[in-house]
Amino acid sequence: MSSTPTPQPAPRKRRARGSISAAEILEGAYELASEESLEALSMPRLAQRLDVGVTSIYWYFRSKDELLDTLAERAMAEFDRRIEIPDDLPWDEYLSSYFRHHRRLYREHELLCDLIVLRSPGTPEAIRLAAERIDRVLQVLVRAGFPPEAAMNAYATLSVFTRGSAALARIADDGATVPDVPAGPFEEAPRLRVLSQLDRPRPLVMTGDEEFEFGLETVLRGLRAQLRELPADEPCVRAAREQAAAEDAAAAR
Amino acid sequence: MSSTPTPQPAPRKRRARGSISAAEILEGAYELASEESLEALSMPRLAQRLDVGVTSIYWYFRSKDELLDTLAERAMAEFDRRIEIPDDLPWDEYLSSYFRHHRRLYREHELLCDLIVLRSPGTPEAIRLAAERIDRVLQVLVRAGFPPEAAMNAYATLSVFTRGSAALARIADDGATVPDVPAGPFEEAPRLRVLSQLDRPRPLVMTGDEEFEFGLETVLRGLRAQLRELPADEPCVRAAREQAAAEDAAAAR
DNA sequence: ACCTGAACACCGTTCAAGT
DNA sequence: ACCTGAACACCGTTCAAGT
Repeated sequence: MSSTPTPQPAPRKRRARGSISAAEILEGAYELASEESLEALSMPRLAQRLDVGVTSIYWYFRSKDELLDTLAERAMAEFDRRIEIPDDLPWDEYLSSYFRHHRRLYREHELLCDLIVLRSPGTPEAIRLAAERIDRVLQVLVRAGFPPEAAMNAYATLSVFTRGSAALARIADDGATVPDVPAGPFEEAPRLRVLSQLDRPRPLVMTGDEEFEFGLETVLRGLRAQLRELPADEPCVRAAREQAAAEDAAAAR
Repeated sequence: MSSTPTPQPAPRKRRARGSISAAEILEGAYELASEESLEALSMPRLAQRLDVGVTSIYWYFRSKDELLDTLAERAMAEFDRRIEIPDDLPWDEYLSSYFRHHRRLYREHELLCDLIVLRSPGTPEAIRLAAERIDRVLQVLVRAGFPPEAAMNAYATLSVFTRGSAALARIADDGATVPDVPAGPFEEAPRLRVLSQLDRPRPLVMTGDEEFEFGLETVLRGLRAQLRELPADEPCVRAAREQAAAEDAAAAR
């Protein structure tokens, strides 16, 4: 009966010296987070999964935050890999395709959203990746005639809208039930004159597909108007028009 | 020397029966959070501040989440109190004034932002407040000629943009330093053709004032275009035009 | 009916070892 | 150089009392 002196949770055996690596930890962390959630990723649970002492992780990453930063960098690279927009679209179709893709990715891969949108970009490498991706889009806009500042503002508008939509959606479904704006006529709140006329109740977060499409189209409409109104002696505008003329000439030949 | 048998952290005296109230707890929580931050608000620290046993709080609120929901309701009411937009502005100026106010409030009162934007609305009362506020704006849009669905989508676009901007800004300054997109010509990344031409480096979060103003104006531009294009036999459009004609006639008299 | 401390199961992180 | 458990200071929450 009393032959086994250690009925404790099994005192794990010591691992060999080179038996863990930063890459392995990262891999395990990413898997754990994508199987469950980023919230469920804790140092003890990660250690358990890797069959390693908790403190061993701290030899490779100074803190959990550093680990998450590196994880976010990974996510950023995967994100980049998945976003491939044909380069020859007109600027407005290019933009809507680009940001629609963003949104789809964020909705389908909650982990990517949590790492990229819900955390500020940490490592220099992640920043570099983001900057290069953004610049590629800006080049399309500049080629279409937008001055650099306007192109940057246009990108910012759609980026904040898209990331905002994704972030608010994530925050909302942490709180399980999305409350609806009450629709239809009812007595308790007779003041909802317009909301009660809607064809269907709208979740208060307002991050649905219809809202996103409407917003995207509205911003593009506004950008088209702005592009038309640019003075013709803007260097970018001139360059873009000369470019277009040259292409027309080439096509005519 | 050994006369005091309890050098412990002072075993607080038992409080009288009616000596705490839900309101008092809420007040203390709000103060603690606004003096430090929502993150700093923990049940033990709150109890300490109120000079109450930690567990006593649980008699009034089933959980911390429930307490935060009630706190958010409070924040919502204060938010409403502070937003007062003159009702007689043209619809587009009304909208820009309304959402500019929102943004200002969120930036100045980080606690309000954390409670309202970074948490989904919890209590029915908070939802009611939000719905009534939204409906008032929708009425302005409908009066201007937007059909209810379009008015709702217009609101959603600007709301997501504004809340998104505030939320992303909050998330970013949790991570202390906002990294800049490198600007100016430099060798390591010769591919940043447009970003390097900007007059100044832009933080990657893109939640600055200039970006917000640009986005707001762009959306309004898009909405104006959409309003112009509405078919003249839309009931809302007809109603709005008849209304305008009546006002003109009244003014002419 | 209201207030309480002790205790539980979790965190992230540090320290002082072991090999 | 790498891996480790014990320990610390925090959480939110529950339980079994006290008055």
